[in-house]
Amino acid sequence: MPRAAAKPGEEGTPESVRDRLLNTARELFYREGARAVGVDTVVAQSGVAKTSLYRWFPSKDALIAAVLEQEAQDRWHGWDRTIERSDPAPREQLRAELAGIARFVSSPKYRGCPFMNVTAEFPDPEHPARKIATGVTVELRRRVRGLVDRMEDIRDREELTDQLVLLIDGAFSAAQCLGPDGPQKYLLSAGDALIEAQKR
Amino acid sequence: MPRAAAKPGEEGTPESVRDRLLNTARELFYREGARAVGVDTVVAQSGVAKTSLYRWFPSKDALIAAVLEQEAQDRWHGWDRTIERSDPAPREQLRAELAGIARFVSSPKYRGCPFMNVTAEFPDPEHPARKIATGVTVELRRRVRGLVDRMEDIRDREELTDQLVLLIDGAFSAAQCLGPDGPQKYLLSAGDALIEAQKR
DNA sequence: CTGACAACAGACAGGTCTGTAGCGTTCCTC
DNA sequence: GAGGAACGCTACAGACCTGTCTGTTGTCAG
Repeated sequence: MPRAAAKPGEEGTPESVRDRLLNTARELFYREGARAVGVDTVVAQSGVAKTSLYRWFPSKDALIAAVLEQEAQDRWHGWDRTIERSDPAPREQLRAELAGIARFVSSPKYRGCPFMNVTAEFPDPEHPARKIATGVTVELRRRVRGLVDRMEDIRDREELTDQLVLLIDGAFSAAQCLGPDGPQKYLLSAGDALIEAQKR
Repeated sequence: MPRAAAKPGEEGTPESVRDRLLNTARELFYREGARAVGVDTVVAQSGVAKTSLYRWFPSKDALIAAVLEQEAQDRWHGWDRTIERSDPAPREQLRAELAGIARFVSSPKYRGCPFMNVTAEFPDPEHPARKIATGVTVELRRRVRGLVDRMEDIRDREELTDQLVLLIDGAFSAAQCLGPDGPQKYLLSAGDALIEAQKR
């Protein structure tokens, strides 16, 4: 009989096996789709026993959610770094984010936004991974709004926010089909035009 | 042994069973995802024998592709109708399309763009359904470009086209997560702003 | 040394999925 | 009324998928 699993949340527990699973799953789920990849494949690619997977994650769905959680952390970490490195003016920070997103989705390995992909793969809004994906979408809107709020002389801040969100989500999704030469080339210029149009 | 299937392309063949399969599959695939729905479910919901499914479609993948093909026809049919009903000026036609898309994605039954969903579900670009989805994306860009080409005094037509495509794809994808109150509310105003900014 | 724990390997139970086969029925056409 | 096409029903093969169980090995604390 397998011993009781160590609580994965605890401090000081070795993380190597769990991390290997998480990283392998992340790569596989992203490249081939979470639904298309079986746990056996994750286990084999990780070089880990299946019992270990189920010690660290109660189910495959939980593993998918954990992967997405990691993905979310990375996205916001990247966002924050972009903010830190850029000019403190909110408009410049927004421009830096747009430029970063355009570069990100133009990578040849880009296979779509992980959160949108999960949303397409799991229609049930109660799926744990879906909740994380929705959270990221809401948080993106909130962060754009935060930048817009700090700009001066904007006529309608809600409108500008949503217009920019349209552009950003468009870049994330269009790049998957149209590749590195997709419309994301003009993400930054479009953002500039929208901001300019909202100046009073 | 089942008899040789009647060629589905031929004129005059009865279409009721095939259509029932196609319509049921379309609804199910859209609502729950093509990958999540098994052929048994399609067959049961259609009130049709499984043998009939495989008489009309050589495989499930072919059924998915046929569903998407139908979806594509409907999309372009709607596009054309919008054009016909609107003012002949290209800018007004474009505005009518944007308004139509915003309304379309705000429906409570909206579950994302079928083509984007399939793209997320089937990473393999060689999948027959994927090819249709990619075709629709390319065709959308082509049609927007066609309208932009007919407008006057546009500085950079390629740039404006791609900027508008970003907005449109953003509306299609953002509405899935954010619902009827999503940023698509401002799709039309954003389009206007981008066009205005490209006027020389 | 011993007990607790993490990890390994591999088998397997139980379900689902795609696609095929067999056989009988209906319906249309000649 | 005879033949053939389309259809329905049921069963099934074979693959795959999730999750569990058995049993073994290595490690470290007390």
